[in-house]
Amino acid sequence: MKIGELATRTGCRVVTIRYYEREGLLPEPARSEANYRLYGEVHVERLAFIRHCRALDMTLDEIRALLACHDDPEGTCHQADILIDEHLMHVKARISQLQVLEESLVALRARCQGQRPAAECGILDALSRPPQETLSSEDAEHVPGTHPRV
Amino acid sequence: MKIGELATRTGCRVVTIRYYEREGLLPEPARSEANYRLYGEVHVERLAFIRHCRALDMTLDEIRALLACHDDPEGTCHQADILIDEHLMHVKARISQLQVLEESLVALRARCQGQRPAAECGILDALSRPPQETLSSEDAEHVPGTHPRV
DNA sequence: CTTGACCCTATACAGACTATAGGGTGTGTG
DNA sequence: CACACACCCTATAGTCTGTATAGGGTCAAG
Repeated sequence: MKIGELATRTGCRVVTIRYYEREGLLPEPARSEANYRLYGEVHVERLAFIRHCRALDMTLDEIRALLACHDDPEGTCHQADILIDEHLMHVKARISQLQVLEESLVALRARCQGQRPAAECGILDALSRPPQETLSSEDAEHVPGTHPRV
Repeated sequence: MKIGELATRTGCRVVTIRYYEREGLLPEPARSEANYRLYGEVHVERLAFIRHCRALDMTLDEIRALLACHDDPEGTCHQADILIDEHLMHVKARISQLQVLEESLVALRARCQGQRPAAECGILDALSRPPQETLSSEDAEHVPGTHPRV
């Protein structure tokens, strides 16, 4: 099958497939006479594996490591276990961070409801000051990734 | 004060301050004879404002909008309110997504404990298959941002 | 007069793609 | 047969929020 079909079958964009190939996650497929990429079921499975991992928010490096386990069926899966554990810890940590952040935002939002002049706005005021009880982000570590990439 | 002092007083790196200037978030300061940037208290406040917003994970565009409200004390703060509301919704959405993701990972992790050969590993197996009950990420939308930027 | 801490600019890199430019291929219709 | 159109190819640049590097200037202390 050509790249377009692989794309529709896996729900992955054509450009992204080519990107994964460049990154060494997908093996280079055979080519037609017209230099078109020609894929088989192997590629469907491997790409699905990658997309499942991405849906679990693993990095491409993590996926590379899992694929290495997968490609070495004589080894143990201990590495894979550790990787998933660590990833799970990252996810849990992110959730806690975001929950702290949510509280701060709710507190911030409560400081203003409406149509007052900006000079009196509690929100703008609170953001101008050194972090206090209401802002609670004491050491102000940045928590990334709220805004999904389009 | 020079840029290094501004950096230590706000907990922001020197290069980041210059970056904010390039991005138009911080006004261009005066310069010394040796072409060093010279800042005043105004800049400390404005940079603190920016860092508080970043600690709440707002994008630079969102911060630009809040600064515009802040710089127009005759206008109302309605825009600021809306912005915070929308941002809060993003954060809440992210938390829910990550919680779903956490469940999936816990389920995945439960499929293997240990030293079995990779060929029998339930984790690698589950990742290879089409998403099922245990993987639960039915429509497999990607949830970004678990891995903090270093 | 040299050392070291600080400052300057410009450019490239990070991740995980997406977008664009500029071209080739293959099928169906007029 | 000519043309449109969907699909394929490569290469390059952009996204976002910074960080890292190269290559240089300034200034105070020893």
